[in-house]
Amino acid sequence: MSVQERKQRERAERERLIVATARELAEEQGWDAVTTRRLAERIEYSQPVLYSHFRGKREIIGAVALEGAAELAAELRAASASTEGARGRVTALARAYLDFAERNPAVYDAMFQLDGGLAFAAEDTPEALKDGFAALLETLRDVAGEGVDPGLFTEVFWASLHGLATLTRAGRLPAGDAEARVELLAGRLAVV
Amino acid sequence: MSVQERKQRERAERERLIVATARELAEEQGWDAVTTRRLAERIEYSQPVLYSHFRGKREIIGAVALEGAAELAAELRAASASTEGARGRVTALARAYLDFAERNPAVYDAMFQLDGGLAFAAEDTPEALKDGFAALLETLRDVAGEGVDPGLFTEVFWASLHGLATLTRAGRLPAGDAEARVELLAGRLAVV
DNA sequence: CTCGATTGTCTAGCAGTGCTAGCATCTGGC
DNA sequence: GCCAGATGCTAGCACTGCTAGACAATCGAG
Repeated sequence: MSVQERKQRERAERERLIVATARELAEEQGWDAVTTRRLAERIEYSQPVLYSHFRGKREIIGAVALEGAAELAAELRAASASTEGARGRVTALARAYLDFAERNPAVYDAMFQLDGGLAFAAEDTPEALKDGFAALLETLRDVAGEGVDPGLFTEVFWASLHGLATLTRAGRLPAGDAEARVELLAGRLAVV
Repeated sequence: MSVQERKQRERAERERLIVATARELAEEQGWDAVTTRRLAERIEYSQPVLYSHFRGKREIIGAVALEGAAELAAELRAASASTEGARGRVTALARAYLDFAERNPAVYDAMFQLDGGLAFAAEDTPEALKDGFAALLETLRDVAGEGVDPGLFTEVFWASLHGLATLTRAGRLPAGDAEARVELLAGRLAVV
């Protein structure tokens, strides 16, 4: 059975290669440039191979999104953990979120702008996504304020961050005052 | 010269038809369904006619976005004007914004999600867009709080609304608690 | 009223997209 | 060493945005 195991390993390896290459290409030249042909050429296989791993382009985007969600969750936790005091943690959390979006624009798009075929706020939401939300919740529950549901508070906070992230990146907000916006948002939303 | 004038009128009329049809089709079946062929067929002209009015599909999206921006600005002003008290106006404003996004998803996408080739936060930003921001600013300047730049405050508030609008529509936030989220956001951000 | 020039519109086609049917080739188990 | 089945390929479909070039309708000059 060792041969089959090796084949399975190689197959899994190739799947990782596809996702990594798609991500690379998207970060380099944007998701528009990630065509099945270009992707196939980069991994040095023919197009149909992609379809033996994923149902279609949408699923590849979804895979990149999941990968990104895990990373984001980790970075959020790290940022929160490395700071003292509820108030400071909130700002650090917000900065980490916006920083991630800025450093990984294509991944962020895969998660929230594009259709990766992922379910949200539902039972079959992938673990990585729930965990990202949980990472926010862990820090934000302490500053939700009296009588405010922590989940609801986290949703609002997250939405605000998401708005800042997307509008900034699309050039809809002047790039300079990013830090001032974070301070303002965290200062107003969080109850210390 | 009357003949030329009539032709110009007819041409302008057809341009409006193109934009209106694109919007219609997008609201009916989503922007993916708005192909140049389908659009051409609906207006009962051939494809190249579209390109005699617009540089390409992107510009058509941009035209829909501008139309939407004007409507949004008007609705925001109406909502604010019909309410008494700074605090109430802010909530009404937020509700009107989210309501517009929900009632006109395709238009909202044209404005903020898709590339309509429009400049933002720059000198050559179209008037309609500046005016939309101005409509927000007019109400929000009263609740920015001491020592906070009204423009910056409006940016943050707008970003939060945008985040709520997009995440809600994409199914990323549970649909039920929309009103609670608006109340929370307006209550925390606005300084009365 | 006729005729050439100018508009205006259309047909047909290009290069690219996501995706798939069906054939070749390669390989593991006998 | 051979054969069956897994595996990856070539070739092609229907679609996309966009455009060149042919054609017809309209206009102004004589």
